[in-house]
Amino acid sequence: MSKKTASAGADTETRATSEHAPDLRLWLRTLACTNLIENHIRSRLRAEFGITLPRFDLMAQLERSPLGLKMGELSKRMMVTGGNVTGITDQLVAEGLVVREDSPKDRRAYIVKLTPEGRRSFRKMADAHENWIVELYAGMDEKQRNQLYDLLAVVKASASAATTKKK
Amino acid sequence: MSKKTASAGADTETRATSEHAPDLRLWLRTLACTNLIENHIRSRLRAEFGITLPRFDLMAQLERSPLGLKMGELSKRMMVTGGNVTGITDQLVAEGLVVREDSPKDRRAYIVKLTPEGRRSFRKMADAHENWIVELYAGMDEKQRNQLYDLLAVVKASASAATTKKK
DNA sequence: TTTTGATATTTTAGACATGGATATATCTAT
DNA sequence: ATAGATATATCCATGTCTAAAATATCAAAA
Repeated sequence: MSKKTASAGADTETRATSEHAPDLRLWLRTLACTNLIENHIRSRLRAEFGITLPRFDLMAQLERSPLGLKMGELSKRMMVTGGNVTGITDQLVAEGLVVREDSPKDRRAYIVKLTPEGRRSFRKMADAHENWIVELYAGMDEKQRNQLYDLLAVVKASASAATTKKK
Repeated sequence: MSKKTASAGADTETRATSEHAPDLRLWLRTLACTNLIENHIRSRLRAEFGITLPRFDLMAQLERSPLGLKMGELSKRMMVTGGNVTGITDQLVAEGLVVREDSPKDRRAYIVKLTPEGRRSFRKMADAHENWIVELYAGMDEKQRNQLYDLLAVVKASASAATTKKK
C-alpha cells in the first residue's frame, strides 16, 4: 500500500512501527525482567549482608577461579571497564575480603584472590543468593526454564555476532 | 534420607549445587545477554549521538506519553529511584530537551514533557536505536523471538510475585 | 640497543544510581 | 477542622561505571 509520498519522516515511522517494533518490545521486556530481578537481589544483599551487588559479583568470579584472576580477566568476565574493577577491588582489599598478589609472570599484572575470610563470607552470601534466585523463578516449570535457557543461548550468539561485526 | 550430621556447611552446599544451580545459570545467562546488548547500545548512543543511555531512556518514556509524566511515574516506569530521576531530568532540562511544568491538579507534583527540540532530537535517535536492536536479534527466527517474548512474560510474572510477597 | 607497538593497570573527570533524610502538600477519618 | 498517615519530589552521602589519558611493562624488530 502506500503512496510512497515525499515524506521521508512518514516512511521511516511506518517502517519502524510495522517491522521493527516487535524486536524493540522483546528487548524492552528482557530489560524489564533483568531490572526486576537485579533490583531485588541488590536490595536484599544490602539489607541482609551489607554488601553491594558489584562487590558480590566480583567475589563470585573469584570463587569460581580459585587460582585467582588478573584485573583484566575480571573486567572481561564482569563486562565492565577496567577502571571500574580497580575501584571495586580497592574496596574489597580494604575490607580484607580479597588480596592483590604480584603476578610472577608479568610485572604489570596482579592476581586477585579471595582471602580465607572472603571465601567464608562469600559462601554464606552465595547460599542465600541462590535461594532468592530459586524463589524468583518459582513460577516457571522446568520445561519453560529449559526452553528459556536455550533461547538465551541463541540471543547471545546473535548479539555477539552483531556486536563483533559492527564494532 | 540423610544423616543430618553436625556439618551444616556440607548440607547447604549439597542442596545448592544439586538443586539450585540450574536456576542460577539461567539467571547468569539472562544477565549476560542483557549486558551484552545494553553495553552495545550505550556505546553507540554515545558515539553517534553524544547522549547517555539513561537520558535516552527517560526521553523514550516521555515520547510514549505526550501528555507528560510526573517524576514518580518516570521513576516507576524506568525502575529507578526518584532521586535518580531528579538528576537525569535536571540534565535534560539544562540541555533544553525537556521541561518541568507545575501540575494543575497537585501542587506537590511536576509534569515533565519533551520540548519540541527534544521530540525532534529523540525521533532521530530512536530510529537508529531500533535498527540496532533489529541487528542484534537478526540471528533469531520469528518463532524463536515469539517464544522468547512469551517466556519472558512468565518470568516477569514469577519474579513480580516473588518480590511483592517477600518485600 | 633502542625504538616501536601492544598489553595491563591506574587515574581522573563526569554521569548514574541507591537509600535515607527532609520539606512540602494532600488525603482520611474523625 | 485537624491530627496522623501518605504521597511527591529533592538533597545528601556513598558507591559504581564509562571514557580517555597517564604510567608501566613486555616483546620483537631495526
